Amino acid sequence: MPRTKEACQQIRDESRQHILDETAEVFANKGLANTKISDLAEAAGVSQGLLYRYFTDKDDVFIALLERAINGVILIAQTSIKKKGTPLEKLHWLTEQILQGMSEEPVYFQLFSQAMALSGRVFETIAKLDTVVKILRELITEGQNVGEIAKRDPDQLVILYLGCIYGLAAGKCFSIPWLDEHFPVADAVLQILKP
Amino acid sequence: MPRTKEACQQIRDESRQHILDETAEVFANKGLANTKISDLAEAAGVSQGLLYRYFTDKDDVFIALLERAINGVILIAQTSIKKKGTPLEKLHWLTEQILQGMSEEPVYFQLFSQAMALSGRVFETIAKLDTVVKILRELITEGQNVGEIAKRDPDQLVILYLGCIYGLAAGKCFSIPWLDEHFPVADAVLQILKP
Amino acid sequence: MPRTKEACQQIRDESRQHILDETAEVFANKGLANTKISDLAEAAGVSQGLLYRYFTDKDDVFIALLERAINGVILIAQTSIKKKGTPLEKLHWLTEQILQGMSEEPVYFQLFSQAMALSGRVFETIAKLDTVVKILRELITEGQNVGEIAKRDPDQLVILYLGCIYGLAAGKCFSIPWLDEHFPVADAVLQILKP
Amino acid sequence: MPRTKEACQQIRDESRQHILDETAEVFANKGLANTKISDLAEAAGVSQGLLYRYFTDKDDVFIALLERAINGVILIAQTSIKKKGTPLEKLHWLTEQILQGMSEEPVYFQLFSQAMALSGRVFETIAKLDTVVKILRELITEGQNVGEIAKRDPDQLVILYLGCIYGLAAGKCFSIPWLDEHFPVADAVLQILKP
DNA sequence: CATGAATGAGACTTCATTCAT
DNA sequence: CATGAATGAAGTCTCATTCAT
Repeated sequence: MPRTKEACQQIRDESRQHILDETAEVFANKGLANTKISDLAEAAGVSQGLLYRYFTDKDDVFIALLERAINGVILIAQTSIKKKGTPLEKLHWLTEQILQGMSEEPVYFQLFSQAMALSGRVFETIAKLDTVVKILRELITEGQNVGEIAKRDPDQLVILYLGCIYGLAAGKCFSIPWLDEHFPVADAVLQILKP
Repeated sequence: MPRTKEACQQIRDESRQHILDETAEVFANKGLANTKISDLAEAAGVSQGLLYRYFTDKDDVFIALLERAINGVILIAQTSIKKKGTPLEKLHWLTEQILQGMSEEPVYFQLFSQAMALSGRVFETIAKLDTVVKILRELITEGQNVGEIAKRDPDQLVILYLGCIYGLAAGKCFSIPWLDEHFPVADAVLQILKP
Repeated sequence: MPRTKEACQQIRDESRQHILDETAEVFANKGLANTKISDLAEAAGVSQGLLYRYFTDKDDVFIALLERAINGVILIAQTSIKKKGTPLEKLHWLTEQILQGMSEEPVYFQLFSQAMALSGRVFETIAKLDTVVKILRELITEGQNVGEIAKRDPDQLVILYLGCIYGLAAGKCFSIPWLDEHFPVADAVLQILKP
Repeated sequence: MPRTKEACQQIRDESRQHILDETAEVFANKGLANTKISDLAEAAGVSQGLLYRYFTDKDDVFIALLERAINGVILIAQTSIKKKGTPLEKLHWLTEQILQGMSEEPVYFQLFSQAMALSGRVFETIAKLDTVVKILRELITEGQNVGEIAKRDPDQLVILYLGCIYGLAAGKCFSIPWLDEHFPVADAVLQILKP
């Protein structure tokens, strides 16, 4: 007797998630270009052929992973604005979460640094970060209104903030010995926004 | 009369430099992995075979380019400490030079973002940035002594500063429409070091 | 009460016939080589796995279909000789039947044109057309005896006749716009045999 | 010292022609679908990689070959109308040439029978046969005017004639033992056009 | 020194076939 | 009997690298 439709779908969903789970680290370690389909298959413990039932190609796996990472950041940003406190306090919480994520699960943050190796579809994917940009710009503007944040062009501050975060994440990719023990804390990063 | 050894060597050097000149932009645009030897040869206006007389392989070209970029930054750093003024003023000049370089010749800064796609030789190459790290650490410590700079762990500040710079350079790789007109100025970046 | 052996066998036969029914058009449209097992399964509305209970592989389905087509032609040929009239009249009826079949159900005739893409088993399959060849040769010889048909080598006439029929069937595979409205009638084809 | 541009181009041209020369028979024997790139490379005595410098893929090789075959037929047709004699005599010469070609170099004629296995580009390729169709229609019409050819729809006669030719060519693909010794002559084929 | 035709290893991708459910 | 997820062999294709000229 054949499986039910639902059982099938569940198997498919689980397989897909499983592949993504096991695959993220490979990309983070070897880089997008140096990762072979066979590496992914091996890491996920499935045949190469099966990968193609779930993803159209290598980039497709990577993008799915990138979206996971982006969704994580979006979630943090959206949660931050619901927190109690001043805009700067919200930004502080946001920054802490991100830095903590970088330490505890650097893999997903490292994916961002590989993104530019994507051929063309990158842009539409990272475009999703717009949500985060908007939230940051809003928090910064509010912070400026209450005098917590420097009265500079808010967009410039957003760029500076995100550039800083991105650069720190990228640092995790080059295994620099003394990096971890001197890794910046939220307070230090937020200095960038201070008046 | 045959060419002298020196003349020969000079021709070689010029050819090599020429290849590097024409090649940087290709890497910056297409990325290390998506650049083919044939792309490089075409851009440099030479045959594929000839490339191999000057470089051992694709990575070798890239690394030579990366070293150029690194040497540029080292030069700026070394010059900065000879400038007159307080440590913070020196850092200001340094930062201005770098931001200006990013705007005027972003290509070389974009190469940094591709570096992690290198298989293994990266580390020894970026290790050369140690010189810059040392200079930064020194300027920061001096700045702290005269009270211009926050009394934090100097290494943390170095990481923060370099992360920020790296992140801004990387931003240039994703062609984000509103990036250029809101690109941070030196003052804003240096805020990160303020007490 | 369990099903009887016969009932079981009947269900099997019906399933098999059903698969063949739904499958012929796929082969005719996409060609033997460009048709995937999954195409066949989908067209028949069954799972891929089930196909293997009824056929050993893709070629097996195709050959079964080809035999259907061949049996159809054989039946027409055998019926023709029982018709009343002169040999040429019988050939006329035969030809009419075939041309009509080509128009009404071109699919099966198109299969012939794909047959040569089969690896090796083709020959034993098309060998079954021998029956038709024999009947044609006989009718032609008889026709020659009564002076209705040209006194040429009968085998040459058989080849010519079958080549003509085959070529017309093949024409249906390339969807040529003006083909259908100028498609030859039996009289025109039979001209080939006239004295 | 490098080769001159012309020498290079000549090498390229010769290589391409050489590959086509050696490759036709493989396609004719094994069929389009059953021919592997490695078969082609081996037959031509070149590496697989080199094939891709001259052709985009397997179909591209096949199409180039098909065009050769088509050009051959077009040439015969164009030559025929310049011959002296009545329209039917011209058609006789044309038919003789084709039948002779089928016997002496069946390979190219067999390619036609494989053409339908092409995915989509077939149509534009065989569309080139239009030239031949036009010439045939003209000769037939002229023949009708002088009473040499049956007063039927000329297009129907063209279809019949080409179908017949195609069918005979296809027959060469199935190695039928008694085919060659009973192969039709031009007179027999032209019977189809007789009044 | 300079060229680009030629190679071949190694990646990618497809799909007939099997098998646990 | 029926399913479709999973496999893996076999083919396609790319591109760094070599080499005759």
